Amino acid sequence: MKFSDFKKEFKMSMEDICYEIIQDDNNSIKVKNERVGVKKLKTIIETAITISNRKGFHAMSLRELCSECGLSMGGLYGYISSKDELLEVIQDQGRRLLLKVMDTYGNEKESSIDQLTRAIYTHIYLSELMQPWFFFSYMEARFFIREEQEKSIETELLTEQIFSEILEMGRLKGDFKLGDPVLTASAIKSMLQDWYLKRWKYNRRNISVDDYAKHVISFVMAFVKGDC
Amino acid sequence: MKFSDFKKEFKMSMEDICYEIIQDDNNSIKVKNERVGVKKLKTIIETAITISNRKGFHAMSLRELCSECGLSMGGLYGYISSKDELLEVIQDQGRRLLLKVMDTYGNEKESSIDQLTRAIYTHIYLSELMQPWFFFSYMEARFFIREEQEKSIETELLTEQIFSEILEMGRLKGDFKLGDPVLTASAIKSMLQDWYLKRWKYNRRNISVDDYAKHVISFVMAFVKGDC
DNA sequence: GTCTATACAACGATAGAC
DNA sequence: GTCTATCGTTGTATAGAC
Repeated sequence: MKFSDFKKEFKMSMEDICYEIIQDDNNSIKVKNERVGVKKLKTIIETAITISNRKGFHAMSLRELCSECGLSMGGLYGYISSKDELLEVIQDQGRRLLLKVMDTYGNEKESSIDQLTRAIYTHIYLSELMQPWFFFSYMEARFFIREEQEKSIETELLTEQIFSEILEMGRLKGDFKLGDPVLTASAIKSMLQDWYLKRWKYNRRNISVDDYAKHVISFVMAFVKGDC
Repeated sequence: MKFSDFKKEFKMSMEDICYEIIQDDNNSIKVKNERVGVKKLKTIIETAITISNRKGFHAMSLRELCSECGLSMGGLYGYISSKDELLEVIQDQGRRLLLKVMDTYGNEKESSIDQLTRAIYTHIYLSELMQPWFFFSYMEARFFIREEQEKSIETELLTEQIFSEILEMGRLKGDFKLGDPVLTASAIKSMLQDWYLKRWKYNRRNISVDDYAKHVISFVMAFVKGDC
């Protein structure tokens, strides 16, 4: 699996998701004209993530967001009913995209090693394409209201579970030798997260997404193939 | 090395550091009476870290900090001259403590494997004892002013360098088989960081600091001993 | 050294014109 | 659907009494 191939298959555009969100009646978006609404909502979400990742969601004022979006305060409130709802919309949009892609990738007929390799590649490639959202979601999670926080924890544990299931299955089939699948899945996850959390470090060192993926895989494989 | 032993040797109390800070003329602390000042400053720092870790440094109002410290706004400003300086004091205090302990632990006469093992234990044990500060420092770093941010990056890279030097030395001596020492050090660091960043997860699963340390070590050893 | 009272800026949110 | 103008609240910071 190459990143360039993955990128091509990653066709789910943000526009589609924004269209879904505008149609959805669970939020309080007043603007229903799709031609203008979808484009603006996309801008609002992307700009909000960019500013938040620089100075934090709480420190980002809505005035600043408006001026960077070319919108007035009143105009913004046609899309959201409060700053808290903006956060919900950001999370909702990212989660929808994430789950769609995760549904696509998965193949239970593969060998344990191939399954593990594919899962690692998929996660790293996905977090590369959605890096700003992954970063936002990780760093802002502790400020979420209870409901959003629980959704966030759920998503975190779901990802980890994918790995622990592959590891557990591999151990039962005798392909892997490892002690604790849950601790191992957790260790893998921490390495995957480093890729989207410490972007400055890897950029500075000119490490590509494929360099990183290969290293994580060789690291993990050494452990699951050995007998420790 | 056991955690209980480490804890006993970790005698450097926060009081000593607070005493140093109050004496230091680089900050603008007005209160110079040590009997009352040291105790209050310690409370301010600890409370500020606690609140910040819950809701973020920026979202913590000084009013809230004051009321939890049993201090008035005017009283607080005897210890700091601005909210930004409070952040500097928190960082300064943690870094002083960190560097003191890191100086103590280190033994160049050990074998490569023992050195690596000791470095991992030291880092995990240290982050266990200073968990609130480590968490604060990691999560708030992007909001720091330029100067503090550079200090923070420096400390991050210093820790990583300790590992990459041990790995490089081990490779030269033929003890370790690994490709890229820097990428490997980075992977190790991400696992170490998970311990103080995802405390809720490990608490929930009843994983002790020693369980975690042992698992990281077995993970790392499998990689450096193999030939990938 | 610590308090109360207050100044002043910036925030989120809304009303009403267009 | 978007604008300008404005409201009330909350934030950091300071002045002056004790």
